[in-house]
Amino acid sequence: MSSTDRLQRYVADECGSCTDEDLSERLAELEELNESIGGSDLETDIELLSALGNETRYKIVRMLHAADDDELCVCELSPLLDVSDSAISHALSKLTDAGLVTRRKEGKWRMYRATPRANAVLVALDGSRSL
Amino acid sequence: MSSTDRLQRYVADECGSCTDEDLSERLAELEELNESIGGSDLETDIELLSALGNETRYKIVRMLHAADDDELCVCELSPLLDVSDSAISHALSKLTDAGLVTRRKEGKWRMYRATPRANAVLVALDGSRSL
DNA sequence: TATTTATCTGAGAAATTGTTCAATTGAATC
DNA sequence: GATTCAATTGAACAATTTCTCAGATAAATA
Repeated sequence: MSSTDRLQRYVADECGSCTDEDLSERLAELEELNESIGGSDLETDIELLSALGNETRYKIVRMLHAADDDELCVCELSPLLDVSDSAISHALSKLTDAGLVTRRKEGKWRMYRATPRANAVLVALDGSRSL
Repeated sequence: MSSTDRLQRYVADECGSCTDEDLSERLAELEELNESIGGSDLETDIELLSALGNETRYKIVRMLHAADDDELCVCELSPLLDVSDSAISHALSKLTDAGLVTRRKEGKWRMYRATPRANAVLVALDGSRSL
């Protein structure tokens, strides 16, 4: 019993009685859905989402977002996170890769800032909470 | 060397020469940032983000989103995902817990639909890609 | 130049996650 | 009622993630 067999039974079920033409039309529709998946930057989005979907990293981005368009230094993030500096550094590195924060050197300090995309996603999360 | 020691050196550095008052004001500001983190539903958001931050689950939500306000049956998702039905079921369960999809029974089929919140997050991702 | 300071990097241990397999549930049909 | 079918659940296992520790780097200062 292949996976498309079940699909065919479902389409027949839904349709009552329908022609082979109806059926292949429905299958074509689903194929379109499938293409719409590949269309959006799948890997980039997943990297972003899984980067944000972790307590340490989420908190960091929240703080940078709350700092509006200001940057924060690692030493400012550290006291508010109960993990080691090393963990923070790993977290910031992953967030940078994911396009959620940017880094700037300032003497011996490193300044981080949330990207426009990070801000947009957090705003969307906040705005959709009551939906 | 405590974590706040470093912060104090940083604030002093940034400030040039500044009073103890300036310093404790800055520390209070950071404390505010910290509270803004707890304010937003931290756990809920992280659950949502980490649920979406996985290829199988992301694809499912993308398909449901692309189906506009229509529901899809598990048997329609299955042919487009190269994991077992069991994996799909586990994925749908996690997505439901995270508030990204809803479920409805229709005879022996189960219909799934993306929630408004899921749609909002995907729209934000799409809209912010070019920022 | 040697030392201190802030942050990063890599390795490894522990925890979590994602998948499959086997068995189960509940609805429809024989 | 027995069987078939769609989907779910739980257990087990592999893969991945997340953290810490130890050491490295690079800038500032003594």
